[in-house]
Amino acid sequence: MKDKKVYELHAEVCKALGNSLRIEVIDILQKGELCFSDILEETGGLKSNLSQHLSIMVSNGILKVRKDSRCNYYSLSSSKVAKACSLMREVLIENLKKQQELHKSILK
Amino acid sequence: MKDKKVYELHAEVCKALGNSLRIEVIDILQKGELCFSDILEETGGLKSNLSQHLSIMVSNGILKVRKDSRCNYYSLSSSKVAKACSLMREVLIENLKKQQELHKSILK
DNA sequence: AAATTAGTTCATATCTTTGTGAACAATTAA
DNA sequence: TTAATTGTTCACAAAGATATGAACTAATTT
Repeated sequence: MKDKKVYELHAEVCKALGNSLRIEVIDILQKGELCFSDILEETGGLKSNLSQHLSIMVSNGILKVRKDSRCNYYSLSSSKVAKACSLMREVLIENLKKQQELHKSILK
Repeated sequence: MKDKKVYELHAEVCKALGNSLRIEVIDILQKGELCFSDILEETGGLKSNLSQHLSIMVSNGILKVRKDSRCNYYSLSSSKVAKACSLMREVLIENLKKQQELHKSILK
């Protein structure tokens, strides 16, 4: 019943991981910083949509921006984000495996 | 532009972290499994609300349930969830520190 | 059998998130 | 100066998440 405020802030940061485009961006940026138009080229979709998602990630401290005269370069603010993300991917993989086993045992 | 489906599944699992009550539950369950009514006592709020959130977490493979005749015991499905969660908390802490430094430098 | 306990399910109202396209700004190149 | 380039911002509609309280189910106790 304590620390509700901290839980809210914590959840707020975690929310940044809860969208497929944002997950894709995190994945892409693991190799290093990229400018807006390169990210757009990799993800596809509308530039307005990407811009909004990047701005969410920056304000949540997931990404940082470096503004050049000709380009905005985005990068992960910390390797912790990438680590958390890949842990959650492992959880996903385990879920998928369990589902698969379930299917097998039903069909057997 | 590849693997959109995987990103969607990945984001789906991460969404489970994006709510303060669910974060609180993860935090509480780090010490070990607890039954529904004990979790409710710690978090407060309506049982219907808690029940719905727990069910989301179970279907996302974040939690598992063990059903006893008198109680439903919930626990973390994997320590990876707790790790991911605490990495994200560190990201939050770093954000708060940066904000604090900013405030300091403005007020100076 | 009647009442408790322990929790789930459902319907609903509200709030938030998302994607979309158009308009806008700032810098650079022709 | 005019036209490109590189994004951001805005308004809006559609979809999704959240909290709430009432109704419900299943097992246990009295």
